[in-house]
Amino acid sequence: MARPPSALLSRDRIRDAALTLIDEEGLPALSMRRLAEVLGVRAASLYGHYDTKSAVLDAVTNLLVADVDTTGFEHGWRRGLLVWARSYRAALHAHPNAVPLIASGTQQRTEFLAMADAVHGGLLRAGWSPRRATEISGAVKYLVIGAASTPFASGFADDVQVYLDRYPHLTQAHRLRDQAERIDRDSFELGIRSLIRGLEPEAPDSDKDR
Amino acid sequence: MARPPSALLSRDRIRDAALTLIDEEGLPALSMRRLAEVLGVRAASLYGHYDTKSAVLDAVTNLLVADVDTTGFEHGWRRGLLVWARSYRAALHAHPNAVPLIASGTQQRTEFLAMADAVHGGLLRAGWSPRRATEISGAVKYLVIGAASTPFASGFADDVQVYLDRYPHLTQAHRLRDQAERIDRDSFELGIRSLIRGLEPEAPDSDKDR
DNA sequence: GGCTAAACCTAACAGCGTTCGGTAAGGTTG
DNA sequence: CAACCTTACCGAACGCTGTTAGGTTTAGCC
Repeated sequence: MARPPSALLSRDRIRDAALTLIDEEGLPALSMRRLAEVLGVRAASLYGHYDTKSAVLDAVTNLLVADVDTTGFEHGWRRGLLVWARSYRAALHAHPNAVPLIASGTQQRTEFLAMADAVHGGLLRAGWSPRRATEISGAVKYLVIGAASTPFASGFADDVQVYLDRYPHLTQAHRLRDQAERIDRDSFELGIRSLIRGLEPEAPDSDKDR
Repeated sequence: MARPPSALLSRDRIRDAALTLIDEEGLPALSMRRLAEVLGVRAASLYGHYDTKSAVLDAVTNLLVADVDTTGFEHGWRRGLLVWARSYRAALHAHPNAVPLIASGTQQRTEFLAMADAVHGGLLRAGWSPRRATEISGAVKYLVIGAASTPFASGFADDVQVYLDRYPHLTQAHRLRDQAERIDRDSFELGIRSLIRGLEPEAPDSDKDR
């Protein structure tokens, strides 16, 4: 094939196809050849739009965090952190196969910086010191990344027997799977709420919201 | 070469060399051929000791978490969680290049289960309900994994300019690097302490320690 | 109508995980 | 001490990977 009547590829089209492929077949399935295939094209053609595979992955990660909600700080730092953490986790949770991309942190900075600045600014406005603001946003980020990286099914306690011991009423493995989603969310919710509650004693004086 | 006078390889030797290689050259540098090379051997020989590369990585991850300290629960759940979280994070922090192995959770269960059971048991003995115990250990695990996965240098806020804005007194990038380690630890410490403090209001009645 | 540049192509490189079949030495048995 | 079987390593190959160099055809512009 030579130059087609209308372009088959665009940066957005490639990026979207990459995310779909990751969602449907997993991160290891994303090769430049496979990606080209779903786009009806050969691998070499992709390099006209992205320099490297890594650049494609950067675009995907930026897409993922693009619509994380940092507007909650208008209603105080507690609500701000809660809304941010929940929407951040939800964004990652919606694409579990892509989470390692965010966790490994090789992404380009643009969208991440926008998010970081919004959070940091929100904490400063609430009266937290710059240093504390950095630590708080760091700690919350840790919780989100951790929750998205190692859901219930993997990591510790994914062995059915352990759960049979813990939840004697759940005797069927498939029902365990059903519960897994809820346990994951409950663990995260407990974490974020406890963390915010634990910050209370040193909350800025000027802070009267909630 | 044929069969050598004394065996060049053993499961432990391979596993240890793999960890060293990961530490020194990074996770992507670990290929079966490269691993064989540092062991003075050819790649095919490794398959006599491990079925797959993935099995080698499993052995490495189990090694990492083998000496995580879960004995703190003898002094109550607060100290138990704190000691566990700190030593877990320290274990991962000592091998940052290997962290994705733990975070991605494809490891074999043995050592992880031992750790999980110790923590869960500690929380139960302190009077927490089984369900709450699962959520608490989950939340703390999230924090540890997140802290180990995305240290200061990567993820959000690794752009020097942002830090110049935040810390006007730190005008040299290399000093920023020096501070990074401390900021990481402080963020984690704030997170784990706030989380534990936030659990206080619903702590079991029978609980009088600390 | 001719020219340039865009958009896609084929072919190839080195390196990857893994397997097959070979080879020689170690350890055991008679 | 000799025969044997098993162990431990090796060479070569398979199909895959990211990436590059160098074509080829057509779209869009002067």
